[in-house]
Amino acid sequence: MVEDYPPFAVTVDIALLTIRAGELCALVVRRGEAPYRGRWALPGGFVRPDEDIEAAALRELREETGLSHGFHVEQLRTYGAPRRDPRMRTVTVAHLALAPDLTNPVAGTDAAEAEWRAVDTLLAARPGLAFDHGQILGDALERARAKLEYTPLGAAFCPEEFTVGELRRVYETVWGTAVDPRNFHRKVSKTPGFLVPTGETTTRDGGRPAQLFRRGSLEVLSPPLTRG
Amino acid sequence: MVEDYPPFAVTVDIALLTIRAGELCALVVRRGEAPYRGRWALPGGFVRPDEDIEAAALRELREETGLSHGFHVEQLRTYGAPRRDPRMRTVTVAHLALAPDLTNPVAGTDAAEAEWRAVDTLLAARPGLAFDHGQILGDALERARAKLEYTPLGAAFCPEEFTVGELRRVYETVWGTAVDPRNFHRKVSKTPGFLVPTGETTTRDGGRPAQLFRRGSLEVLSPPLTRG
DNA sequence: TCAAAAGTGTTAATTCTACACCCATGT
DNA sequence: ACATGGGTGTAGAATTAACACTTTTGA
Repeated sequence: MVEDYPPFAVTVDIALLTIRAGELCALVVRRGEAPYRGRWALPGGFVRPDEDIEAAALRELREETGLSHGFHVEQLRTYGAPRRDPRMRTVTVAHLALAPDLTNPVAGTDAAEAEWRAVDTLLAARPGLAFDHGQILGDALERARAKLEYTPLGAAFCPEEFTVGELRRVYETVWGTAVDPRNFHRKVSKTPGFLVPTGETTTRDGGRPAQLFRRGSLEVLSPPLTRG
Repeated sequence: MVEDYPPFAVTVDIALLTIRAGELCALVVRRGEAPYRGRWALPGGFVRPDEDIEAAALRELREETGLSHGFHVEQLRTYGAPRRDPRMRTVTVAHLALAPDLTNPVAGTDAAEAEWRAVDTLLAARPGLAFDHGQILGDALERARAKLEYTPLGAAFCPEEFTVGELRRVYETVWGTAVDPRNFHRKVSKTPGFLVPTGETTTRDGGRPAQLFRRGSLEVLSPPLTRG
């Protein structure tokens, strides 16, 4: 009875989001084979026989970006409709990953063509992403928007050192709304643990020099920000 | 290459929570076979070859409780550590389910011994639940507590018709804190869509007669309640 | 008449929102 | 000098938290 179970393929797929040129973008790869040949898909792949699921997600990220740290990764949801992959019964554990603008290092070791595309465009395009990846990307976007409201996760989109104004622009991009700079500044700077000051300042955004910060502990904390 | 993938077993496990006698309880089944023979485990089982994952979870619920409706069910998280089941590589899609006090109908069609046990006790017991079910139950508890704060999900623990006082006791039980009856009453009754009045009243809780309500739409809505 | 729970009113504290306003730089 | 974004102050609105008080029943 132990060996008598229906076999499934288990994969991980990753909705890796970043902000480039003021747009929320996702990393997608062009499929080289059927099914969905030529269509964009989220990066992902099989979980190996002795590999933890989270480790598989991190490995895929490393393979696609060439980088092994600096991401925030969390499990999003598992998708397993019987015919979501026409070749075989496949269950995919989708992950949400957030990263700063990685500009160059996108073409990783994987042979497939990989690109950053605006999330809006990907979700609106017909035909859309391969498999159920449009659904996954939509769910990832919803999760990211929600988590920015009650966790310091916006900082995951920022580089090592960043200003409060840069952080605010992240929120404005993800939510698609304007955020009051004065109130935002107060909110984040008085939330303990959200921002770690470096002591340095920069004028790269123009105007008066702004303090530079590093991310505090991402997980856990909760600064009630507001979308409207 | 298509057929050359590592095969996994895929299961669903369900943390079914309810409130009995003022205690938050979970449905557990006694394992009849190795591994973990004699230990408590969450109900669950294999996903069938042509079955959607959510359908598998609903089927398990039906098999364990004998009931096919009246639950709230949502996917919780997927657990797939390589050696979580010593027999084979198994990935389980855990679900959180909430139900009113089902008292009698617990011994479903399944042969296994099934019981309601206090969540506290299950989480504190040594040795604990079989497999990683202690972890799953802990995560389910955390999710349930969090969702009660910003969704009308507390009503999922209540019978068809209930009073505001009964609903409040649900919150107090799940959070383990006292909640001010006056403020709670205002909050839930002025949140549109949370409660649907039946027009009836009852005195079953003693004191002045209380209005009876039905659940409004569970999902979606958000009444900012408070735990402390 | 009393206890017990339902439900309403009120007030002070807190938090949010929308700005006015000053600061420190590059051009 | 001035445009630009950084950052602080503040007043009014909205929300929350705490609790006095009235209502309606069963015992």
